[in-house]
Amino acid sequence: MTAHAHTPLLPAPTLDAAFSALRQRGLRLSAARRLLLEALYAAMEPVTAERIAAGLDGRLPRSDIASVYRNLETLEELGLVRHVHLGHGPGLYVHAGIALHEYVACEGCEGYVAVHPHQLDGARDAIREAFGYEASFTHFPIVGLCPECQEASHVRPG
Amino acid sequence: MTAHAHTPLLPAPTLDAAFSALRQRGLRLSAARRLLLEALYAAMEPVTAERIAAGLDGRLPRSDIASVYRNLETLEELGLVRHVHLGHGPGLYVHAGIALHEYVACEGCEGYVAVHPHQLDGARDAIREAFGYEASFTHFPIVGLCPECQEASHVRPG
DNA sequence: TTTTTTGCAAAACCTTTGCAGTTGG
DNA sequence: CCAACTGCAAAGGTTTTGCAAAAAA
Repeated sequence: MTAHAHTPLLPAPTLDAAFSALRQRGLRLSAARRLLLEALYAAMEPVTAERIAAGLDGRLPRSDIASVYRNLETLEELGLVRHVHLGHGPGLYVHAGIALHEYVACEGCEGYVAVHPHQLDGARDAIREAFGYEASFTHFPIVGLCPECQEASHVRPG
Repeated sequence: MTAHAHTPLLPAPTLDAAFSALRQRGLRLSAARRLLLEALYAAMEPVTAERIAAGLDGRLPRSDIASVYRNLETLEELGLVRHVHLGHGPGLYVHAGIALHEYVACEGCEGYVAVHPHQLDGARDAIREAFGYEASFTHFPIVGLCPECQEASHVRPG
């Protein structure tokens, strides 16, 4: 890990803003870092470190998984990247640009939905009122069964 | 893993019921299994496989971690045991006796609350109405900040 | 040139699997 | 006795760490 303070910056909505954020901290804009950020900013969905290291289907030169994890950690400390755990598998990484998402994941299939936080405010309110907890579904999702998997479990009841 | 069908039985509220459930399946009530079940039924809280293998603070003879995981898996297939993932650490195991719990975990401290499912029905309703997902917090909890950690983050805002 | 970053190797952590020997019914 | 269970060792999957070589500023 790089030894830096980790006050998160404001979300950097554009790649250039992300690049400046790096430089402001005295961090270097290496090729690997630039490509990683470009790929994450272009990505439609959360991706594993493994897939990034493998080159994101040819969009990046492949690099070492340890470097990828180190870069993701550094970028996460800067507030440029987040990760989410959608079940038992490896963590999934997303850029922390303009739209913060929360997640609702299905335990039956590998499906999930990424939603705008206010769509979960009803659930959040219910939890706050019942327990005083302030729930957040950005890092660990709400887990349940999607409509399709509910159907499937009706056919063959569990 | 032992090669058995895994239709879960009804929850076994007592140790003896759990023991019978084992025998009905042609599984053996080995010393390790009996002690594991006794300890889980007596335990106040979810425990790691590691702690079980280490003897649950002297209440069990210590045994091999692989056997513990195999037994927990077997017992889980029978519906006698469950496990929950309260954060990044190892899974935590509980007996599946009379009271099914759901969990609300804090990301700030290691705290959590175990609650009766109907206490989360408000949140569940909100989620069902918004997304059609049927949420369950028995295996993966609701994650957020407990009241104390909210206070702490106000003092030193993040 | 100086400090950061990279790749490689190894380890750490949690969990599963293979196998030979032991135990329960 | 025979099938199930155990311990040990090893491996699998994910993530972290140490270190010397390479690259950025």
